[in-house]
Amino acid sequence: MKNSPSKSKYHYGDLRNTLLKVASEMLKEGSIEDISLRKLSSRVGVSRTAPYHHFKDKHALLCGIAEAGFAQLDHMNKETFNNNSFSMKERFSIYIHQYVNFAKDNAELYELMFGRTIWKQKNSTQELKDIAYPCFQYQVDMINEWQKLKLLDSVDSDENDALRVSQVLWGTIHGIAKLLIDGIYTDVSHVEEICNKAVDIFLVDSKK
Amino acid sequence: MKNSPSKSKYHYGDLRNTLLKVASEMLKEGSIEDISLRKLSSRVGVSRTAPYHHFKDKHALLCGIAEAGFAQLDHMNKETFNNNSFSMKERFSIYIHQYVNFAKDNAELYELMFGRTIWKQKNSTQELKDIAYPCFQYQVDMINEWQKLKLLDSVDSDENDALRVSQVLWGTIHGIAKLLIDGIYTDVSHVEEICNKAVDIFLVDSKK
DNA sequence: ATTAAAATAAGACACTGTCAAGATTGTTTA
DNA sequence: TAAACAATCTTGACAGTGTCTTATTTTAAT
Repeated sequence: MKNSPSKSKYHYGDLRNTLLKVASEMLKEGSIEDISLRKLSSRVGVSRTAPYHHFKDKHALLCGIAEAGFAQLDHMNKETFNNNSFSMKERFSIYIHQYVNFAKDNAELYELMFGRTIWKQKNSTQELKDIAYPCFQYQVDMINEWQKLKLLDSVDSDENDALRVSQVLWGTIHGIAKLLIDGIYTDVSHVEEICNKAVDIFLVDSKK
Repeated sequence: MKNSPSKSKYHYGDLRNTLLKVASEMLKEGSIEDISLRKLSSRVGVSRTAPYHHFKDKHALLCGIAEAGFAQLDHMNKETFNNNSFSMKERFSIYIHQYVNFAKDNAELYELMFGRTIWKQKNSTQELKDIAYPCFQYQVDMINEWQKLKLLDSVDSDENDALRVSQVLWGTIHGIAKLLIDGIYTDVSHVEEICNKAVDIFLVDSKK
């Protein structure tokens, strides 16, 4: 029995990462609701309860998937903000377009990252928070910088006001993304134009 | 006999409306996911499969709940837009605040009305569309009027541009609402300030 | 009064997440 | 090396879920 060519199959190997990888694949194929631990386990070739040795429950596994998404989004934002090939104004525009397009191209992942499934319950994994909160904060920091450069509206010596602007801006891009993803804006073909309009509205010096 | 108040209990009476009413109550107590046809039926005092004679499936019942929400939201918007006690500028501000507060105060209902549960699948009831689409359209119409009055940004003789502005604006209030509802903005206490900032950003003549 | 239709119920099926108890393997310790 | 332990995996079981099918009861129409 020990002579099986590759080591015995009882102990899988790196099951935790395999689960995350395959679950991410399933997320790209279908919707969040289609992911069941049983289908996932069967696809990986392991029993239904095996995942419970690596994740507390299904919720924890979903948090694990979202973690990778936040890492990707955070990296993307930082690349853009620090790209000296473009002016700050251009970087702002790119940031907006990139954010919405990330959501559009990874609809189910975005839904998972920012949806109620994860955040509504208090159960959000600490590991997830440790990745997500700095990602949120970096966006606030970027906006603060753009405000200091007078690209975005701001009331000097009013930190609260700066915070409000970033909250509204985040609301805007999140809202556009959500309306697209959830199928309320049925026409996806005008995303770029919508983003351009958003950029116009928020940029200060673009006003006549 | 037809109108006898308490008839035999086999035929319930107006089960359809009772189901909708009780389901709405459950929605106020807990979250969408907590609503199961079996719990609902048991609470109404009817068998698990009885609802299937009044709704095609669970999805159709949820659409029924959302219908009432859209009627309420639409009514609210019209009241505001036609209220001569306030200037058009004030009405715009009230509209924004009211929209976000409606979402905040009826979180689960709003989630149902604008969430993927209903819209993502193609199954949206025709009855729901017949109520929701005009509600969407009325908001676009309001925004068009505000643009004509030069309260909101607009490029004359460019209908597309008008549409873009209303898309961005809807994205903004929807996004703010969603971030609040889904528990990402954990601090609900600054809703009014956030809304005020949004109003400032979109109103044309509030800019220095 | 008979018949047709509508409304309700009960049974059954295939799913789901997850807990408990055993089986197998890898690692540490004595 | 042998024994003990811990980690990992499997099987069985349970309570949920939505919904299909079939039978029962009531109302409406003829």
